Amino acid sequence: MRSSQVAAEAGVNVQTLRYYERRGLLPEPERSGAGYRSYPTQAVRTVRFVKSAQLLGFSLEEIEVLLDLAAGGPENCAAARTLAEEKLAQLERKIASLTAMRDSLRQLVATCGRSRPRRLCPIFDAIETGDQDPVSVP
Amino acid sequence: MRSSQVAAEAGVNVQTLRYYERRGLLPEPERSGAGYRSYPTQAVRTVRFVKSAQLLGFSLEEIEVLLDLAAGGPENCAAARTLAEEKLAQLERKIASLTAMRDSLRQLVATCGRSRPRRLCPIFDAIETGDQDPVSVP
DNA sequence: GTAAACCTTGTACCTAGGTACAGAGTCAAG
DNA sequence: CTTGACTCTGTACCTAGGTACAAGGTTTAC
Repeated sequence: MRSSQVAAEAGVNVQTLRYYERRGLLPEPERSGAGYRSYPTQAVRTVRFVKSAQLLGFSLEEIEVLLDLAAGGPENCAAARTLAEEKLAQLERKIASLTAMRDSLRQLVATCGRSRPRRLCPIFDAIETGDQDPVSVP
Repeated sequence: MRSSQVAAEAGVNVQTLRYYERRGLLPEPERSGAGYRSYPTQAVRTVRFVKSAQLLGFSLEEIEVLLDLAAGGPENCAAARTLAEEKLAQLERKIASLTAMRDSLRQLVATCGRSRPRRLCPIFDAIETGDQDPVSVP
């Protein structure tokens, strides 16, 4: 596949592919005789995954790790397991926070017939993210 | 509370408070005689909430909406309900994607004793985020 | 009563993650 | 055999979300 095709199917623009390549998120693709990039179809999935993971609050640096894990992680099993477990814990924390936020919005939906000060939406109680990762917020 | 105290307790720096104030995320606080900002203790929770929500992939614009919902949302019940339900759906999608990612990492942990190409981590199947919100990725 | 440690404003700068442009080569269709 | 639609590289620019000055006023501690 050529770059514009991958870009179109993944919903990004061509420069983004080059950018991801530079960043190491996308492996350097084969080249045609004239030097044109020729991507495997998997590239589309990879790019889509990157975009989705961003929406979930992962930075490109973190996504690189996830992509690595997708390929089985480090050769060494213990290392792979440790890394996976770390990311797993991060995911659990995110899921817990989002779930708490969801429950709080459900309460709002259930009580929105009341006057505003009497509605319930304890969304501040959802802040137990405690995502104490090396990476801090943008 | 004075700005440096709020900033310290919320783990951000003072300029960030001013920035949030300009953006409308933080209500303009009272001022002392000399013009010093004097924050209610709630401000700390608000800032912490903003930071956590960012880690979960929400933009400041979206967080403004969430903060509004926390206060009960629009006066009109139907409007409050609609907005809450929209955000609720967005949360459900995020939770579903994260859950799928989590399950896939669990598989990796379970199979990481195998040689790398035989390990399982179908994390690409977790990309059903489809967060088709007005806001696209940064 | 003066130095240190705060606060104010305005404005300039920084990083992450792109996005656009210029100048040049390639290739399929007519 | 040229026109239009691609591709390449390098470099410059843009937006979101901060972060850091500078120049000045205030408060507290000694």
